[in-house]
Amino acid sequence: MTNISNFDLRDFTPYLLNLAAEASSLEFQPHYKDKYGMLRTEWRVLFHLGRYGEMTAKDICDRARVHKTKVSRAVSALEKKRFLKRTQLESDRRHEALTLTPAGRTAFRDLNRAAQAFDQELMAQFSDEEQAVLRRCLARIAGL
Amino acid sequence: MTNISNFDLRDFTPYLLNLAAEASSLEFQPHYKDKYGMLRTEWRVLFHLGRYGEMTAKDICDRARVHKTKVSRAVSALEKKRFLKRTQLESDRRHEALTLTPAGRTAFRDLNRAAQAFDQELMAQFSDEEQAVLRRCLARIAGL
DNA sequence: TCTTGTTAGTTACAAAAACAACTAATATTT
DNA sequence: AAATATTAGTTGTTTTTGTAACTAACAAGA
Repeated sequence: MTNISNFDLRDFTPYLLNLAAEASSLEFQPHYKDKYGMLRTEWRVLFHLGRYGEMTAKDICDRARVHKTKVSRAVSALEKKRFLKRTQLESDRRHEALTLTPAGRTAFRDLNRAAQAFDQELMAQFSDEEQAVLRRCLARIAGL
Repeated sequence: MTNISNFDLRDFTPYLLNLAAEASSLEFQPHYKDKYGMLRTEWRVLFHLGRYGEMTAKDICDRARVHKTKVSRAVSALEKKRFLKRTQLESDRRHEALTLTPAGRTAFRDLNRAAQAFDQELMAQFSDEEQAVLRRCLARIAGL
């Protein structure tokens, strides 16, 4: 009558994914939070501008899969920290082009390096094949 | 001078993990949210009580890796919905034993079934070996 | 016994996220 | 051209989370 099956939360992939995501995010967080006072969305926005150069907020929303209100607030925060500047576009004054300042580029280079190193160390515990499988499965589940 | 490397956010495992976790969680969410008005933590607490029987809040914190304040609020919410009841323990009055009500057990059975089905369908797109690798990697990253 | 320390759980307040309503600029339709 | 619809982005309000301080019960040492 107790109806206890053998299915455990640890067998539930979304749960496992959340644990792994939280654990790894928390471990990397100090790099952008403690050192630059950034939130995760700010770091993602900074990353996109550093990686791809000038973009609009909308471009970032689409590429980074972040909601526009979060991007809007992240852009304001990064602007206040003088990591980026906005320029209204002549062609369509609804858009504004976002570009990193020298300080923003420096922060990007630093964080980009840290992220690559972090990822390498995280993945070092797995074989090349395991890494490939992991990435492929995650991308698939994420709908990429 | 533009210093653009080839490292993409999609190559950054924590980012990928977050996307996958968000996507899969969002897809399952309607089961507990729309149908029972539960939050994710509530569903996790309910799951533990349904799966393992009587437990204290502390037990759930440890097993589910959820902070005690979140568990505390989830327990209150589940109590208000009449899905569980508390009983102060004679042996140590700091503890309270949590048990599901009949309604709680019914909800658990339903959600447990849904979760298993959801997981099966999610994993069906991968081979047995891929599934094994994925689970192993995630568990490792999550520190389980 | 009387501190002092530890543990379980709650509560209050601050930070962040989610959601909806809004403005301003441009496109489209009539 | 006037009305309507879209689009980019912001702002305001409500939920939810995170953090820290708190209470109550028990434990242990002086």
